[in-house]
Amino acid sequence: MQKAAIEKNNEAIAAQLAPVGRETVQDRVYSELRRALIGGLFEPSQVLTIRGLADALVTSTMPVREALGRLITEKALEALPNRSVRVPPITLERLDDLLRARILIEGEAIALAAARMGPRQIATIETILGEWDEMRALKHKKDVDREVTLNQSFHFEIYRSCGSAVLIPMIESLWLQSGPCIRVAIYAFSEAGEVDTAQYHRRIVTALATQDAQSARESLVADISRPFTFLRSKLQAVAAKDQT
Amino acid sequence: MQKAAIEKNNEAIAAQLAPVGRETVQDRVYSELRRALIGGLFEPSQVLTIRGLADALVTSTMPVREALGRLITEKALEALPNRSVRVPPITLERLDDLLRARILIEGEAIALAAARMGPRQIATIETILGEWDEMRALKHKKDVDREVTLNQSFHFEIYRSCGSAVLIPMIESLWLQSGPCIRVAIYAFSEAGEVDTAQYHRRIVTALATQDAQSARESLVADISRPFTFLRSKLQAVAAKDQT
DNA sequence: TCAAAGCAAGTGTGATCACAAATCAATAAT
DNA sequence: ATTATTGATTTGTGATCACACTTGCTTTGA
Repeated sequence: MQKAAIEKNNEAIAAQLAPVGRETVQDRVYSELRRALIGGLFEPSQVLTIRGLADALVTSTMPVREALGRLITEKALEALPNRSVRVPPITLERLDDLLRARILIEGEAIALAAARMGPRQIATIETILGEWDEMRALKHKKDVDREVTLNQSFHFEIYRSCGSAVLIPMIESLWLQSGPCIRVAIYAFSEAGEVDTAQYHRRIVTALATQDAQSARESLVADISRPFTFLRSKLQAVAAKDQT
Repeated sequence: MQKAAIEKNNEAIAAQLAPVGRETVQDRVYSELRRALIGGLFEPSQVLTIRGLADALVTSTMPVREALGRLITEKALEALPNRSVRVPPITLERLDDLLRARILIEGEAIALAAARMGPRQIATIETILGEWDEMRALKHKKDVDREVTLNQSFHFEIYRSCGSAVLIPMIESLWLQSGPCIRVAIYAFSEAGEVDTAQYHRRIVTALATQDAQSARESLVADISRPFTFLRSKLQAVAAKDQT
């Protein structure tokens, strides 16, 4: 009887430590790679090796190969005929393709969210906006990582309110695919006298606060289009120079 | 020297057998499971075991677990907290969610395709339509599998013409997710005096042939909405009966 | 000097094993 | 008769090994 009590107690403790289903190593590796991809820590065309990543993440090859396989099916990575895997290179077509898909799907998501966001959710994204302002206030060091993270939080806090369990994973896949490109654009922004992202986000917030789905969609499109069009012109310039 | 010649010959033979990158077992298992899922061979809420599938497909557990992982990230399968995996159950919300996403994305894809399909592509889908008619002509046996396959070929031949490498994988993911539901609907159709699917497809073809994107989109929406609304009413009836 | 053959290191893939957690069955206790 | 406990089977996960293929470099031959 006492043994049972102890076990029961252990169960309770375990439940607190891991509320639902202990996190597996594979999942840890997977989200680690996801973060790296969305954050643009890998550059386009970079090839990844299973054993290399396994060493870097201090595990065996097993969880890594499974995580890579999952990322490949999401098109976040690309399987070459050599059976090696790399992060997809940037091309003009792919850039336009990605932007069009993001406008379509994220636009729909925010339109849905506009009708469903309560004061609670509005407050949350305003908080994120506030953190952004703080960061900009002490701009002595350009914390690109934090910038990316806050931007991601802002957008996904909105998308979470759209109430669609189907659209959200698709948006995540799109971010995974455009992550490496975006990072390049952000660096380019820094050099080319960047426009304040916060003002775009503010327009989105006011649109959402007034439940104006149409305006929210347009503001969002303007926001996510910026780095794409920027990168696009840059790529075209490079292409033109190559041709001479 | 002769050894080299023999090797060269072997290479030539191998090249004919596998033009580019030998197909791996994992890929075979993956596409096998995909076909089964889209075809609705698994029923909603059914749980799948790695060793069970490995036995059924006559391989080790290795390729199966990798394929399952990939299908889980596509939301074609669901990972339970028990760490077991099942095909997602049907709910009213999920049904509406899936249909909305399919209308959004497949609608966009066909609108894009309308401007890009040449006589060659039109001829291809008309051929598929012809095969459908043949099948219906000798309707002595209801070949649901063939019906599903032809329907899939028809739609994806169109989507392939949209020219978007981003949208197509998303559509595949959506078909993967709605596959199990659709099969249920098709069976229900068979019992409830089915409407001819071919007439919906014919409207789509004429719209595409005249490059009428708007009409093509509307016809497509009508086509893919049918099984969903049918299943929806059926589910509601069941829910109402459960409540009494 | 240069090209081709050969070798060696590295890589992905599949199979197998070890282990922990979960599931189920049967037994025991109330 | 019903519930709780124990034990056995099954299952997912991670590690390791074996093998085939690729890649890059060295060495050999012209």
